[in-house]
Amino acid sequence: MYSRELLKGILKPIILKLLSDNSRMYGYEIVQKVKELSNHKILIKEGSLYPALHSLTKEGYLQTESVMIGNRTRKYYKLSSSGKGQVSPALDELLDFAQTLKTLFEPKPTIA
Amino acid sequence: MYSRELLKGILKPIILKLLSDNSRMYGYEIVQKVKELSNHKILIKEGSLYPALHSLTKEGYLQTESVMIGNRTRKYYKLSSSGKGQVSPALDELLDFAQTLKTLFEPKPTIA
DNA sequence: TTTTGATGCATCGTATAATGATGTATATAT
DNA sequence: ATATATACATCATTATACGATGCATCAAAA
Repeated sequence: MYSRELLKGILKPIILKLLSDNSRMYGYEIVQKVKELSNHKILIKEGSLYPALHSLTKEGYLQTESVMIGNRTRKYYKLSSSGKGQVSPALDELLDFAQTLKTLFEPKPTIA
Repeated sequence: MYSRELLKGILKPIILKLLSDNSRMYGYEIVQKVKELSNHKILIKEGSLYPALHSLTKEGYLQTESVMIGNRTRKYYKLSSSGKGQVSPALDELLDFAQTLKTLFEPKPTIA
């Protein structure tokens, strides 16, 4: 797990990225997927995820559909058409940010 | 400039990194250096920097020395011995985080 | 058969840290 | 004169991830 504050600002982009690679996903699935993709280094908490999903939905980027699985409700999320437009800039920014971090924190080569 | 929240959690590590590569730096110099190293993408604000420097000093990671430059005071910061111990883990975490971000946001190869 | 753990959604108060606004002051270039 | 760069500082505001909590179903283990 990374220090708490590092994760600020990456949750919504992560959601958008996952939903751009998968036609639809539900909350619990997103948590598991991020855990898997990050080698258990990013563990999204429910208290973070659901507010973020609701917020993205309210902003119009996501659409939902509820499906009954047995006796349980499962709520799927997918990108709306406006959400699809948002994805690319958000992902570009994150990739750029990652590269900047790498550059900044690159070990300074010691002059042999 | 990156979206505001992205920068959370990277300021103190940036300071530690700069002070591990440079024996001593002052506040204004740090702002300029980060701007330069990040291609003007990370613009540290004074309202962020000085509290961070004070906090690191209070925590014992930094030591200060004030120098008069003409009629102006310049306050230099450098790593304390305990600060030097903090540097490596902090930088490792950031590099690892950057790599995780890259992996997560890597464009999914489209099957040709 | 009961109970634990995984699945699954949700809300809300708390904590944290970067920022904007503001203040003070010197030096330099226009 | 005036704007811009240099240089430090404080503090209220803001954004967002998290912890705690709650409810409910289902499978597997004890």
